Amino acid sequence: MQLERQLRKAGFRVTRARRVVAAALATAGRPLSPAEVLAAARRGHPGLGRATVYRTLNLLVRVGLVVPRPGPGGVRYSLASEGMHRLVCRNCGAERLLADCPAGGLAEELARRYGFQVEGHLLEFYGLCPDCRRRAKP
Amino acid sequence: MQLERQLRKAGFRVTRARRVVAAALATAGRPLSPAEVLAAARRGHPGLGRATVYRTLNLLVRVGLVVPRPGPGGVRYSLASEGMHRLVCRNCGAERLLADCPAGGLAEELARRYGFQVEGHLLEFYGLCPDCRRRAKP
DNA sequence: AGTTAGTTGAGACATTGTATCATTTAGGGT
DNA sequence: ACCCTAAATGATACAATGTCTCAACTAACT
Ligand SMILES: [Zn+2]
Ligand SMILES: [Zn+2]
Ligand SMILES: [Zn+2]
Ligand SMILES: [Zn+2]
Repeated sequence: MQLERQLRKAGFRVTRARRVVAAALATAGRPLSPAEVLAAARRGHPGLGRATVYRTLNLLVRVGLVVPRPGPGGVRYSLASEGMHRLVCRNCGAERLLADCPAGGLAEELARRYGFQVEGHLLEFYGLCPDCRRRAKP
Repeated sequence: MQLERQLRKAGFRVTRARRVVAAALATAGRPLSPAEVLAAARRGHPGLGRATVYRTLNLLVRVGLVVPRPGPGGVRYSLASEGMHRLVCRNCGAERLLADCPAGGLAEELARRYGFQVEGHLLEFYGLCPDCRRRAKP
């Protein structure tokens, strides 16, 4: 499984807390706030502590499995594998996922130029959703 | 000036607090945390309140002048006009700005397809910086 | 199974963000 | 230039979010 490999490769242990947090993000299918992660993860692990959720989210980010995203109402976390291309309304926060991506081929180019090992990317377009656009007319 | 136009267009007033917050972000040239914004902005407005900084940052985001970005140690804000293309190290948070962009031409396409009015975009590549890459080898 | 260092959970604590409200101020009308 | 009014501010109290410490627990190796 993805989680196990990523953790082991970086020298961390595979624990119940980490499994249940990753699972929460995976089944949610949308970005979650730390509080939401805690709530969801506790269904599979009632005694889970708040501090552990924060520690775990930070760890999963460092390991490359999870990505933090800002938004109205704080940072949210999602698996690095889903929803990395989207339209987001700067006014109301509405989001819309995109299918295709124009940035795919740049990884090698960037590795060569900067010595960076590129593993993924985030492409967000900011603007106004149809609703906010209409409302902003007058 | 950019700030004035954006605020007026959306029906908000142009105040000293808003000017000084925007100026802080502009002169910093890098993403700032709310606390840093407060400190910087107080140089030009000693009595500035903490609550006002939060209110103002949220407003400037809604108006499209400022973009929030997550990172190790919380959300940071920067002008929407600078540094929207970067490499960021998932492990240590190091960043590196990019010059060119493969996503420029998609705005009209997206407007047509989704009714979204695209005003800007953020393209971030995640991975390991040269240092973390080396350290992760063994 | 035994050993041990990484990890956890509880709770105190610190920081960050929000709500309330009296006071001030931007901006349009006169 | 002066009023007027609604918007905005700053102080303060409060709530939420995030961090630290430490004794107890457990994953992983032998
Ligand atoms: Zn919207
Ligand atoms: Zn892509
Ligand atoms: Zn790094
Ligand atoms: Zn671009």
